[in-house]
Amino acid sequence: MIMKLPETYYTNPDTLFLAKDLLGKILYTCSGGNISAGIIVETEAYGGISDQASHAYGGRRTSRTETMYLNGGVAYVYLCYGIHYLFNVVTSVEDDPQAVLIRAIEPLSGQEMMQHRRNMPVSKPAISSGPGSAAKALGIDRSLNGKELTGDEIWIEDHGISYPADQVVSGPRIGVAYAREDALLPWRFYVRGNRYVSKPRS
DNA sequence: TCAGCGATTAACT
DNA sequence: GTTAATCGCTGAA
Repeated sequence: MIMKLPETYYTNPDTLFLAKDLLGKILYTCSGGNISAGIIVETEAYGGISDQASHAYGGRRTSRTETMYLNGGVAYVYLCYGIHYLFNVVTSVEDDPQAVLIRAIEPLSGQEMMQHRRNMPVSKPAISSGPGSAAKALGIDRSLNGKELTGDEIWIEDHGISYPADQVVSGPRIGVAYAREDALLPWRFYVRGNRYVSKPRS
């Protein structure tokens, strides 16, 4: 069963459930007439104003974080370290700034586009392992920030893929040591054994 | 107005 | 194992 996920899927306030449920879903982008797609194999949840790791912690509201306060079902694209674009799916309802970071995808179609964008062979797992790499492989940039995920530039489909419970692993989030105790929350989800999942260290 | 740093990656030694 | 790349947000002056 193949279908584009509807807006009501994203407005679910249970971001942890969505972060886990998005594993196995297919992320599509269409830029300049070229379609590319990948299976989501790694995510992280960012939950609202009480999450110290979130840009919206404490109710911070700026031109950058404004996107996260929108109603669920839009893309939040943010430039990190001045080099890498990170792609998030905004969840929950308006004024509740929750999001799911897409950390890794498994290339499904448009591999030639990905090779061109990443300048490396699609045979290398590094082509879409890690949030910056996955976004670049799919051609995601800031022009997609705030776009509806129900539109025709970027969207997510359900192809009926689901992983058995013992293949879905949760653990602490990566790269958020500054978040003190919240850095220990097991809000990262990934598919065990998938070669595109980023490794904590390598 | 401006210095400091980040939800990172790849190319070095 | 270490470090450069590089830009917009944050918070203090």
